[in-house]
Amino acid sequence: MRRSLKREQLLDIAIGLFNERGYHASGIDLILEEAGIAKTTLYRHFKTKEDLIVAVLKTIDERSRDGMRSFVDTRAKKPEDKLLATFDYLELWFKEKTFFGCPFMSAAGEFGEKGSVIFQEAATHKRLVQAYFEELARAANLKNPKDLAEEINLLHEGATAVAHISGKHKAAQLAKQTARKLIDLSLDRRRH
Amino acid sequence: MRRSLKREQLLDIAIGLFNERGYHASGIDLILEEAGIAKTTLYRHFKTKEDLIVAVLKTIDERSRDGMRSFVDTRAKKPEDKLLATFDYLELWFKEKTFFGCPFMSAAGEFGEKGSVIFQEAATHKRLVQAYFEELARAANLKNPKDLAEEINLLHEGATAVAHISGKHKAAQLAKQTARKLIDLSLDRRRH
DNA sequence: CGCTAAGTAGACAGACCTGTATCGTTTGTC
DNA sequence: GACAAACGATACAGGTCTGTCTACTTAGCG
Repeated sequence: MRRSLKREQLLDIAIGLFNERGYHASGIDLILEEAGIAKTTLYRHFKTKEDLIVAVLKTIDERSRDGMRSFVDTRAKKPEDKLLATFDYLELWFKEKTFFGCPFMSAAGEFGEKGSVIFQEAATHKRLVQAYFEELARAANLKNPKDLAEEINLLHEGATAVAHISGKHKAAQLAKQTARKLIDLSLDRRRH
Repeated sequence: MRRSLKREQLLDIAIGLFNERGYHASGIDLILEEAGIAKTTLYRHFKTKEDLIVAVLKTIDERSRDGMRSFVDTRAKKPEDKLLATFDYLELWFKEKTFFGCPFMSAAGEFGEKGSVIFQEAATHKRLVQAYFEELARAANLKNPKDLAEEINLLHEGATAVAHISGKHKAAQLAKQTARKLIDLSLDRRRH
């Protein structure tokens, strides 16, 4: 038997339910029923529900960052264009029927108190995304790559929030246009 | 006996707990214990927990929008400066010990499925804030006030998310500087 | 004083939650 | 074909959740 087939199924279902209904509101029993998997199996793979949530977040982190990277690489060649292409990736995400806002922000909202493992996991993801923007900004040879990366990050987070709560997937293109202005400003400054 | 003293106490405690621990994770019994109020009293004022949550969101909506308006009005006179001053208000919020991200985004994350009353309440708040930015942008006599207002909104949401998950209250000032650039661009365009 | 509305206290129902334990079945691998 | 690991089905413990009910007390007001 292959090592972790059921584990993957479990993660896929859990990802969907957590996103759609939230973490507390998605009970273990519901997840098991949807996945068609026995409770024993779940608790062999994950020690607690918290464990499962952390695994879910790690999975989403890998998938989304890898997904963005490969999308951006095929879509654009110049680093500036890659920075802009990240917003097209956002737009694709917003248009999915399974989009219910950023799962990491939702997790942070539900487990934000104690410095919980879950919150830390979400914070780690955001740090890695920020680092990716910075990497692209540096490759674009702009004057203040870190500042620009933080601005880009602000636009990403803002667009995601707006798309979630207002249902406007245009938020992605609005953010993209705004990012273009900021990148142009960074280019201008570099020439002086 | 004054009409709704206990009701106000209940709302204050509920606001604090919902923000810090989330909506599902804050049980009715806990709220009652913290508030030192009997269960009968709560259920006289609010039909269900959902009702209480909606009342909490309405209260936060009023307080935060009124608070921002008066802060901005005393801090700045010119409409452009008022737009920028909204970010100083954000910074103040981020620095509070009771800041755990945007309560409306958290609510949207936990009750985002069915077009629930709670989600609608959150969406309404965001619409009103957006309208306020638009009002300021129009007063500033810029070329595309609505577009600028949406950009400002993007920066607000982005800064709030970043401040929550990364703990950086500097996100407010970063967003402010970015907003200044965008406002300057709108001014430039108007002169042509 | 006496009426009425609001609040207190606490038991309780019924549902749901996480996690464990038991026992039988399937399935991959040597 | 045999063995071990993984899986299924299900019952169950113990806790927590929302919401109701009953009985008693307080406070404001004409």
